Parts: sequence; structure tokens; C-alpha cells
Amino acid sequence: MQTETILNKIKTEGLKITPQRVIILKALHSLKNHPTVQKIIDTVHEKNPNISVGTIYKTLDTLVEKGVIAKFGNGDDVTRYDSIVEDHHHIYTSDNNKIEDYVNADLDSLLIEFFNKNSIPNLEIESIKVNISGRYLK
Amino acid sequence: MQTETILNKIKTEGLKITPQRVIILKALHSLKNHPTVQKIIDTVHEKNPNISVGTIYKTLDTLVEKGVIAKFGNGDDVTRYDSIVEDHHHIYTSDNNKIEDYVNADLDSLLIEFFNKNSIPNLEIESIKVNISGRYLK
DNA sequence: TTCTATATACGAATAATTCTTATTTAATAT
DNA sequence: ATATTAAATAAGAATTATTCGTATATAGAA
Repeated sequence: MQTETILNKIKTEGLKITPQRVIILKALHSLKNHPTVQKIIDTVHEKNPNISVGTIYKTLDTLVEKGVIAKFGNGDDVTRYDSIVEDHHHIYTSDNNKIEDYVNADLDSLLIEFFNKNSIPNLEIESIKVNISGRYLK
Repeated sequence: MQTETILNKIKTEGLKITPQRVIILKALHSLKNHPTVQKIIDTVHEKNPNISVGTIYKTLDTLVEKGVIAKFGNGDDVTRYDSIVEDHHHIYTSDNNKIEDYVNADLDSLLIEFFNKNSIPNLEIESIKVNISGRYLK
């Protein structure tokens, strides 16, 4: 979702469009690689050192709550934010510590079909995300 | 992996079998549901309040490093430990905050086959884990 | 322009995790 | 069985991450 779309969305939800929110959102969108809070704080503070850390945490929480950004954790104790909420998967590599997006509609269909045929008793599935771990060959 | 198997394994790795390690491992194995560190600490302290928190953290780290237990994070800022390292998937439900294991060999084959046909350039895949989110119908 | 609920800054408080160091101990060799 | 020693532990201090409380500021509505 683009920054503008998100701003509209949160406005619709009855939240105010503040300069802080705009700046934080733009920072998140400029950081392509699933940034940690610290990375977002650093980026925001480069040009706006006056925005408080508490506000950044709170704004991110609010955005997650409104479903316009996502939050996830890997096993490394760092919480990461994802500016994309649309369904997609992640590739983790041991080489670098980047987390890449993996989008593949065929995979999605395959999984949906699988769970249609093999449904889990009483469970209504809301999302299926695949985490691919591996390493890049030199 | 059973406690005994793990003890043998870490012994082979040149680590000492200490009472603390045995107690912590058993606690982890008795807690079926992907416990947080806090839960493990509480369980250990029920009968062994003398085992220090630092030791518990360190022991868990060591076990993860040796690959005999696993560590993962969901988006809720809590690090969780998994006594099972063998490939399996997780079901997250919004209702309760439990995380269930999902084991299905057919799903595994399906995924392996898919990525054989649709390999990701230069990436050697080491593991594929599926996170299923949903809610249980009453 | 005024008004008011909401948002922000600031720093204090809390929680989670790591680090430091003196002491203890498991496992090895004797 | 005992001595030896590298590794492990306890304890709590230090660090880092996150949340909270509150006085002030402000976006958006009237």
C-alpha cells in the first residue's frame, strides 16, 4: 500500500493525519527490507531528530492495529515491520541477514487447494505464509 | 528429540552434562506448547528456584546453537522455544494464543515438488515452513 | 477562530536480555 | 579415589527494548 492510500485509510478510521505519522510512514516505505524499530527510528531521526521514540513505537502499533502495515518476528529477537500487508511469503538467508519477499500466485493456489482438500478440523484458515530458508550460492 | 538423545548429542559436542542443563531440557520437554523464556523460567523455578535466570538464557542459547531445540518469534514480541527441530509447521489462532504443530508429509512433498519445478535463482533451499493463521469455529 | 479529543514529547518506569566476575563443578587424567 | 582444569554457574549489575504517565500541543470539526 502506498503512503497516500494508507493516510486515507487511517483518516477513514477516525485518526488524525499528523506530520509525525506521515514522516514515519514514509520512512517505513523507503526502507524496503523489513526494518527493525531501531532502523526506523534512525531513519526518522536523520531528518527529524525531534520526533520522540515513544511516538514512533506508538505510531507503528497504531498502523499495525489498523492493518496497514504488518509486524513479525524471526527467531533473532528482533521485531520487524513490513510495509506490505498483501499476502506474500518470505525468504530467509543465512548469508546476509536480509529477508526477501517472495510472491507467487501459483504457490498460493496450490496451498489453498491443498487445504481445501485437507482441511484442519474446525479451523477457518485466514492466511497461509511460507517461510523459505536457504542460502545463496556464490 | 528426547531429553536423553539431546544429552548424548551435546556431550558429543564436547559440552558438559550439568544438572542445570538436564533440568532445563526436561522443563522444555514437559512444556508442549512452544513456551516463552518466562514460562520456562517459571517451570524450572517451581522445583529449582536456585537455578539462575542467566543460566537458563545461556542454556537455551547453547541448545539452539547445537541445533537440538529451536527458537522462533511470532509478531508479538515474544521469543518462543520449540523442543522439536524436525520439520513441522505451525498453526496460529487468534482465539487462544497457543501455537500448534502441524505435521503433514503430503504438504511437505507438495512444497518440495513445487520448489523443484519453480526454483528460486541461486538459492539453495534448506527448509520450508508454513505458518497457518486462522480461528477455530465454536 | 475557537474548541476539544487526540496526539506528541519527555522522561521515568518496566521488562527483557546480556554481561562481569568470583566461585563451583564435570569430566579427564592420575 | 583424587587432583586438575577448562567450562559452567550464581548473582546481580549493566544494557537494551518497550511501555507508561502526564503536561503540552495540535488536527480537524464546528
